[in-house]
Amino acid sequence: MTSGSPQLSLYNTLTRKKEPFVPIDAGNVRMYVCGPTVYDFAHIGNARPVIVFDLLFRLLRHVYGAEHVTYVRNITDVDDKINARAARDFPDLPLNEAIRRVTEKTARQFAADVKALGSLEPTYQPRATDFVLPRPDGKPDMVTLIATLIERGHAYVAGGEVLFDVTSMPDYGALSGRNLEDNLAGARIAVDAHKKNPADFVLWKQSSAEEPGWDSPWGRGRPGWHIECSAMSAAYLGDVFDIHGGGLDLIFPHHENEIAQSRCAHGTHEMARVWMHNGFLQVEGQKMSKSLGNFVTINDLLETGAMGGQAWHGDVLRLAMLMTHYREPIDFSVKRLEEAQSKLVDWQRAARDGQSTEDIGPDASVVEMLADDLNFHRASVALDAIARQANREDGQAAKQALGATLEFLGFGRDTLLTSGDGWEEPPHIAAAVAARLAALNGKDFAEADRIRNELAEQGIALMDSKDPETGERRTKWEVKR
RNA sequence: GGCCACGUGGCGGAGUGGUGACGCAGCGGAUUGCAAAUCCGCGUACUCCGGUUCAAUUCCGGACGUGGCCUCCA
Repeated sequence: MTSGSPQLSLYNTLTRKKEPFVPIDAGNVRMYVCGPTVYDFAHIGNARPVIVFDLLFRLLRHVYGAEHVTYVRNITDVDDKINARAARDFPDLPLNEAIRRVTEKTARQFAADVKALGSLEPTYQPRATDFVLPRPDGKPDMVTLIATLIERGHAYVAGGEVLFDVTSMPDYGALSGRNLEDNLAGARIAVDAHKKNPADFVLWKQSSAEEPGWDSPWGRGRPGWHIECSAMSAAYLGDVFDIHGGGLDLIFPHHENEIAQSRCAHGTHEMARVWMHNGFLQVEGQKMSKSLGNFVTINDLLETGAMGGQAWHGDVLRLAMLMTHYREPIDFSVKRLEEAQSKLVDWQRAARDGQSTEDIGPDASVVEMLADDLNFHRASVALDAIARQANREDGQAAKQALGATLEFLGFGRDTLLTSGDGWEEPPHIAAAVAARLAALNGKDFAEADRIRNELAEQGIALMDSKDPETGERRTKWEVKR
């Protein structure tokens, strides 16, 4: 651990408590997060775990060193929804080709969306289809995992499927706080005749000739939903690792079943030490759904006026998401976006003209707040204090700290003040500003205002100030929001 | 029906057994050629009903409300 770094504490769904985080191996802290099923553009709800766990990834890298953290986020590219989408969108293509088109296009879009949201790439982003059959490199795969479960008496073949036998695991249901009796009592679980227990779930199912499939000891088929994460996490992180994350809705059945498969296959008493789940999101006070017409994709927000009549910078979406603690529900609204945008503009303004930031890490108080179960909101309070300091006359050090901290958090330093990263000031703006300064110094206010208005029409806002030392006039500009 | 979250001022949103964070918006002041930006200052709150306690927004119980899961939806 880097000297002076705070102790992390994280809320663990498994124990329903906030606990000090102690890595299994501080030289390789390992985290797995359930990634997208690539059948359609990711919606804003999908963005939440991406952003939340990216923040955690950054924090872990800061505390343990960037090279000592391994973050895996899978891509689910085998799924019946994908098959349906492929058949719909490419009816004239062979199914496999159509599926490939759908998954590649969607995965590409997801990568672009996630990047725009200021998220780092995970260390590994494995695809489920690469882990169905035994691999040349010997990494764990789904078929081998399933075979092991059968061998060990945790799974059985019935009705052409391979099913996990939940009664073979005494503490099945520990994560979600369910027991088998509760589940049995529920009348809504479909009772398939071939299941020994209604709660048994599919590890492998048969595919028809029209469906995608792989040849296995149990015939041509495809994996169940949960087994892919058991295989891919084991492949990159080992049988037991530190943190497993995802959305609240995945607790049951997905994560419960992952735990069952992994532990029973590996003979371990745990799969991951800490289980973290982000809360859900509503849009303008309502559940997001296609029928309500408030279904918003990340891409819609970034590129169209679907919400609030304007496109929003990815940094704004990121802040709007982080403004609320990750376990609390969020009402995603235009008002929230506006507030996030104005806050980000404030911070970026305050950080402007900070000198070189080499070797300056994030502000310690911000890190400390984040270390308390990712309390971003308290971190933002600390940022506000730094920004206030930066705006004072002797704020140079604070400007540097603020800029470095913004970058640490995944925000740009001036992305909202200019037109984005790597943006260069057009010469005509510099010329206009210089001409206006000349006019001002000659007390020709009419000309100065004319130039200011002209720039305003181009979407450039000016802000005048005076050098506190010399009294010399200065002018800053930024893109009007 | 079972399980699990949440309910704080106009809005966002932390936190705590006892001097009512913080931000946005609003108001007042400073500064400014005028603006903008910035700085300083100010207001309103803890869903309801019981209980524990010297003291509860904070602990316990209940009610009501909202949301989630139990249907391969983050």
